[in-house]
Amino acid sequence: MALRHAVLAALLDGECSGYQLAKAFDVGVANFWHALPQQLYLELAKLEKEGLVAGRQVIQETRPNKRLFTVTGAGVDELARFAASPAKPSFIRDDLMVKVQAADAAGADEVIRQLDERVLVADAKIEVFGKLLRRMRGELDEETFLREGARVGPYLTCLRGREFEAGHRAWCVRAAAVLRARVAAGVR
Amino acid sequence: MALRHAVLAALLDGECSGYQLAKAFDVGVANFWHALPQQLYLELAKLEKEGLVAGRQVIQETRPNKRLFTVTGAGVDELARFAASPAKPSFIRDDLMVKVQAADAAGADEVIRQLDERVLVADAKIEVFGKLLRRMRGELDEETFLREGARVGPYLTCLRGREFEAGHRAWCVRAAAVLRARVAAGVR
DNA sequence: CACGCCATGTAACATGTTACATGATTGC
DNA sequence: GCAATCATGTAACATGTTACATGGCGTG
Repeated sequence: MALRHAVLAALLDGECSGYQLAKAFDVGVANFWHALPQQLYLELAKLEKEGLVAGRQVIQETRPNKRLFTVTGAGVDELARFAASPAKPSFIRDDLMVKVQAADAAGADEVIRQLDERVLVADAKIEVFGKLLRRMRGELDEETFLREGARVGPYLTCLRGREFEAGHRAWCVRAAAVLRARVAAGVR
Repeated sequence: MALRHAVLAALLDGECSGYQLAKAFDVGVANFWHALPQQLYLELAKLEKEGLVAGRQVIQETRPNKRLFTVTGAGVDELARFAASPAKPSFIRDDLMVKVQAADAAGADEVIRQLDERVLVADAKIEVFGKLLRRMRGELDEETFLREGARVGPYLTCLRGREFEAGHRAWCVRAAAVLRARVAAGVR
């Protein structure tokens, strides 16, 4: 039972639909959680049945109707309970890192290509996070916003997301360079 | 089918038992994958049936017998196929980040405490990774090892693991400071 | 004498992923 | 005209987690 809390936390940002949530969770909600649309629709249905979120139908003319969800009082209580419970350790799960681990034995060329590609993905994400951060803090500079702004939670997680991508990017560049040098030197 | 590749990649480091593997995957195999012992025993059994790893029994006197596994030729081929296939995007899954995201609404005090705690965990991990790196490169300095050493894969992933922990540590410190300042100022 | 480490597994349950199902609108 | 976006769901399948089961040895 962990996705439920990620959903509740994401919904604190403001009323949104399953579809919009799915977008956020696809990017990774500032890179700290990931889920597919199907899972979210299911989880929202459960949360609604338990009274932790409330949905209201919005009829649209040019697009399909949608349902917007808000966290209820009971939902906030549940989040508070969760916040006070012991946290599970974080973990990364990264195909590309598995490939680097195996690169010596499993062929470096393809891995190098994928590392190069990953750098571009990281660049794109870093820009997205940068924009999100600017939008959240509005007119204020970062220090002021963190002192006085409303809801710093999403800002802090987004900061971490950006730093994670920057770190990952730097590592990809380095790993690719190392592997390339070894291929060139014929190290085996 | 992704754990299988993580297991194969980990086994390249040298023959080891399910129990030893479990230790590695508990720390996180240099923080890029995580799995419980039960899953590993199951996966090893499957891999053996498919001929991707070979196990040999080692009878011990003072301890329970164990089975040591090695990657077979077919296993290396499978890794090569995997390395050439498109990689899934990496993702973090972190309870603590969910809590920070919700901290504004769900009570900051407990979250601050857990951030402080997490800093200590990070310190411990950073030290472990540092020791692993030193052991892997032996006498050589890092540059030389990365140019000429055998098997740089594990070294590179371990580097990333250490940097990840360092980044996470820094973020925890910052997030805790921000939340503390707001609690002190009574921002709500 | 109790606790933790070594060592391996099975079974039941909870989660997460893939495939299927539908259908209008907007932009290229 | 074709693809992408908006929008929601169900069903089947694959993975991951928790609980159970066993048992000797070493250390405080």
